Amino acid sequence: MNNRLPADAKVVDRRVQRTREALRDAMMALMLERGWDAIDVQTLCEQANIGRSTFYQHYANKEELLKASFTGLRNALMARAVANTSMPGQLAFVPGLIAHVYEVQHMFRAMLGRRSGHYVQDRFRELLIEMVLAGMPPGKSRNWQAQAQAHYLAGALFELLAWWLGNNRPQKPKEIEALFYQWSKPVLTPSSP
Amino acid sequence: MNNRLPADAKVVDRRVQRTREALRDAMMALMLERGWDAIDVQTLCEQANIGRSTFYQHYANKEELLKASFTGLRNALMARAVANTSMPGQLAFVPGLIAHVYEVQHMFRAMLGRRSGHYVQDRFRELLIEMVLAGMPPGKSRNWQAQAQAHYLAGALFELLAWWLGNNRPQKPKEIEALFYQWSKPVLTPSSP
DNA sequence: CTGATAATGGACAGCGTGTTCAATAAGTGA
DNA sequence: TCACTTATTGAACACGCTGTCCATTATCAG
Repeated sequence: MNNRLPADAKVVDRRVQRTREALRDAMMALMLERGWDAIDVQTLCEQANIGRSTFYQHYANKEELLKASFTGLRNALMARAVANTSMPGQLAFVPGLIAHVYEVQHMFRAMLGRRSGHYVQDRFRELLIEMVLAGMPPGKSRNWQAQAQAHYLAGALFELLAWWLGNNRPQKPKEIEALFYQWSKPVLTPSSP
Repeated sequence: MNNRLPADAKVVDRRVQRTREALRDAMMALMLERGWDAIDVQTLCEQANIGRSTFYQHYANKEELLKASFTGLRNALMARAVANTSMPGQLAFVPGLIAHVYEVQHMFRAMLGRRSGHYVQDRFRELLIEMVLAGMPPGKSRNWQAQAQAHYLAGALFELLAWWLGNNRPQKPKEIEALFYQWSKPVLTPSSP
């Protein structure tokens, strides 16, 4: 129904743009207000001031709506990562990620918090694993140890971030970054101790 | 409806015992077969060969049923932990946990796998955080760094275990344990590098 | 202006939930 | 064994959310 071929620079109908934008905004607002789980399509449409049947003309369910929004996050993180020159023993995306999380912490609090839906958390976790793997030395990422390390690091980072946002922690982004690098030293340094 | 005062050593009706046992077994079986999310009370009762209204006489919902079963896991892990003398720079519960996970891996695969429900995963994660905190030096566990460390470690351990069980990894429990301790050295050693 | 396309709201069937109730079955204690 | 107490049962019910369909109306693009 919606072909987005790069060559096909078809202009999207303004009504479609408005509808989708309204839905995204509504999702964000409701996510902050009550968390992902408590959102249903009904109230989503009320908040967006849009007919319920219209919703289903664009997305099969609320998960699809979220998936579309997640692409934006992904791109933002990638952009920050390439702008940063990765030092040895560090991951290029981490500073940008932590800073970004800090900047829009109200958003991430809703995403990572206890009340949030796990669909959201899983997608974020997957994103972390993927980025950790991408940040590793190219040859290394094949073997199973690298896979294990990626999961270890992603899990640790996720939980650390979730804790950080949990109860209005006073720590600055740089502090969290330093902690993460310090604790993850054995995994991130190429040679064994 | 169900007072379990320690002093009140009331004998439980056999029918109640049978019903609850059947429900637990059914839950386990369905969890292995299709994962937590896909379980609904209807099929749960069919599997247990029990009337649906009977279910609600014992548990308010399927989460409550799971909660009851989780107490067993907790006790098993605690028992293994106290039996182990914790070395400095290690956590008493980790060897027992990993061994236990390995022994009943079919169960944990259902609990930690992608198809599993997040309610289950969250409870397990909470359990890990709790045990890590309990395994720390008593005075230390107050400050915020200890809290952060507990979350870091629990997240890392959870994801490592989930990865391990993910695709029939050939690693032995001792290998995983060694990896975890090696990678977590900066967090677990009392003094800074 | 005009043809094309999106939005709308109401109706619909489907499915799972949690409750209630009277009838039945099974445990318990003597 | 008997009487009494308690659990189980299945059916029925209201509820809420889902995803689909359709005819009507509003809005767009050229």
